[in-house]
Amino acid sequence: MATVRSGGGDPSRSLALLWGSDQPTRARGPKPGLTVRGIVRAAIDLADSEGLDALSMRRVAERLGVGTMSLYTYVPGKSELVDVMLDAIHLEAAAEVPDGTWRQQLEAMARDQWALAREHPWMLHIATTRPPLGPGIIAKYERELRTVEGLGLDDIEMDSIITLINDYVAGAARSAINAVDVERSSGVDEAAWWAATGPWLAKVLDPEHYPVASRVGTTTGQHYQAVADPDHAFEFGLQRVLDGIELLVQRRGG
Amino acid sequence: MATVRSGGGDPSRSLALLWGSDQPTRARGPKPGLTVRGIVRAAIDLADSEGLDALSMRRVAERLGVGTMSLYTYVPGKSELVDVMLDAIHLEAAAEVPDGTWRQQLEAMARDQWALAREHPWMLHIATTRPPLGPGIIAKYERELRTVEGLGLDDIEMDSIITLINDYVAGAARSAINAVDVERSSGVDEAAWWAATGPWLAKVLDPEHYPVASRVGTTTGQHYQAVADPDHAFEFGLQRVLDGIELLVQRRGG
DNA sequence: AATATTCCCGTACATTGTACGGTATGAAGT
DNA sequence: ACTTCATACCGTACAATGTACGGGAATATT
Repeated sequence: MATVRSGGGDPSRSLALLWGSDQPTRARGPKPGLTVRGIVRAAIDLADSEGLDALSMRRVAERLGVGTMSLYTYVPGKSELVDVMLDAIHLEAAAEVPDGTWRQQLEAMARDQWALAREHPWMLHIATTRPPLGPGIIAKYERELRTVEGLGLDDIEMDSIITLINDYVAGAARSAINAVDVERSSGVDEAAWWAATGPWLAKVLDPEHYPVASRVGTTTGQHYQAVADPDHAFEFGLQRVLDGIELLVQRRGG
Repeated sequence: MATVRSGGGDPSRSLALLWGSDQPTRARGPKPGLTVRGIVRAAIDLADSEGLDALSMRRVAERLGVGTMSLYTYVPGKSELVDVMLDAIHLEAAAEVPDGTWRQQLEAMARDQWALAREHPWMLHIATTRPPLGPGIIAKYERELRTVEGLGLDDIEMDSIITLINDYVAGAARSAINAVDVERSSGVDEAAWWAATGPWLAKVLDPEHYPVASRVGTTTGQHYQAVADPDHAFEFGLQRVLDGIELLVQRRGG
C-alpha cells in the first residue's frame, strides 16, 4: 500500500461524494445493492479493528459480500473512500462545546481529538495537507473557531491557534497510537522490545560521551519502564501550549 | 508498501547494524562487493529524490547494479534498512550547539529539525515510537538535553520539553512536507487543487450554518491563496510553544 | 418489444517484500 | 596442491495490492 493521502484523488469527485445528496436518483438499470454510507462504515470498521494497512478494496468488498470491483460503482477509488471515512468519523464525533473559559474549551477540544484518535487510530496515518472538506470537518472547524472567538484576536491568529492545537495533539497522539500499531504488526510488545533494547542501550550509552543523555535516559527509562510515556507527554505538552496561547491572548487584551 | 515503521524489525539486529563495528571481519568466501554504508546512502538518495513510496529493495539494488536479493546479505530486511537510514541522516546533520540563551538554543534546534525534514522529507513518514537508538539519534538527544540542562528542571521535565519541541516540529513540518509529496504523487499542484476546491467550498460553506468558519476560512484563504500556510503556522506555533516553556522555566527559578 | 442505462464482477497487469535454494568464490586446513 | 566449507550473489516464486477493461445481467423509458 502506498502512503495514504487525503486529496490524492480528484478533488471534485471527493467533494461530490462528501456533500452529495443522498436522494436516490431515479434511474434505469438494476437496483443498487450497496450504498456509499454502507461501504464507508464497513471500511471504518475494518480500519478500526485491523489497522490502515489491512484496509484494502478486496477486504472491504469481502465484508460486504460483493466482488471487489463492485465498490467502484459507488466510489471512484480508494483515495476518495479514505476522504469520506475521515470526514465521517468527525461527523459522528460532533461534540457539544462545553461551557467554561476559552482555555477550558480549548483543552476539552484537544482531549476530544485525543479520544477520537484512540478510537480510530488510522486517522493519524493519513496525510491531510489537503483535507477532505466535508460536513464533518467543516463543522469541527466551526466548533473550534468558536472557542477562540471574541478574544480580541484577528482571523489569522484564530486560525493559527486552531492549527497549533491540532498539530500538537496529532503529533503527541501519533506516538501513543504507533505504540499500539507496532505491537500489532510486529508481534513484539513494548516489554519485549524494551527487554531486547535496554541491555544494548546500557552498553552503548556511555556516560563519557553522552553524560546528560545517559543520566536522563536512565531516569526516564526507569520511570516509564519504556523509552517514553505518550500519555504523560501529551498532558505535559498540552499545558505548555495552552500557557503559550494564554500569553498571546493576554497581550491582545483578552 | 505497508506503513513504514521503525522498530518493526528485530531490535537486536537493528542495533547490531547501527553500532556494528565496520571492521572487515576476516572471513572465507568471496570479497564483499557492497557495504552497509553504501546501501544506506543509495537508499537515502532514492528516498530524497523520489519519496518513500519509491523506496523499494528492487530500486535500491538497481541503483547499485546488483540483484535485489544481494542486499539481504548485508541487511536483514527493509525495516532495519530504514532504521539505519534514519539514524544516518541525524548523524550527518550533527550541528554545533550555538551560543545564546537556552531559548535561542531551543529555537535553533527546532529550526535545524525543520531544515532536516525539508532535506529528507521521508523521515516524517516513519513512525518512531521505537526509535532506532543509533549513534546519530543518541548524539542528537544529548545535544538537545544540554540546551535545557542547568535550568532548575528535573530529568523528567527536561525529557518532556525535548519531546514537546520534537513532536511539535514534526507535526508542523509534516504539513509542509505533505504539500510537496501530494503534488508529486497526484500531479495536481496547489493552485489547481485550490481552483477545483475553492468554488465548491464557497457553495458549501454557507454563513448561516457556519458563520465563524466561513468568515475565517475566507480571510485565510485569500491571505494564503491556499487552505493554509505551513511556514507561517510553524513560526506562529513555535513562539507559542517556547513561551509556554519559558513560563515553566521561570516558575522553576531558571 | 426495443433501447438506453446502470449494476455487478472475472480477469489481467504491474509492483511489492522476501523465502528458498543453487552456484560461484576464495581463505583455511590437510 | 587439494579438499573443505563459510560466504557472496541472485533467479525464481508467491501472495498481496489498486484498478483498467470489457462482458453480462437487470430494469426504466420509449
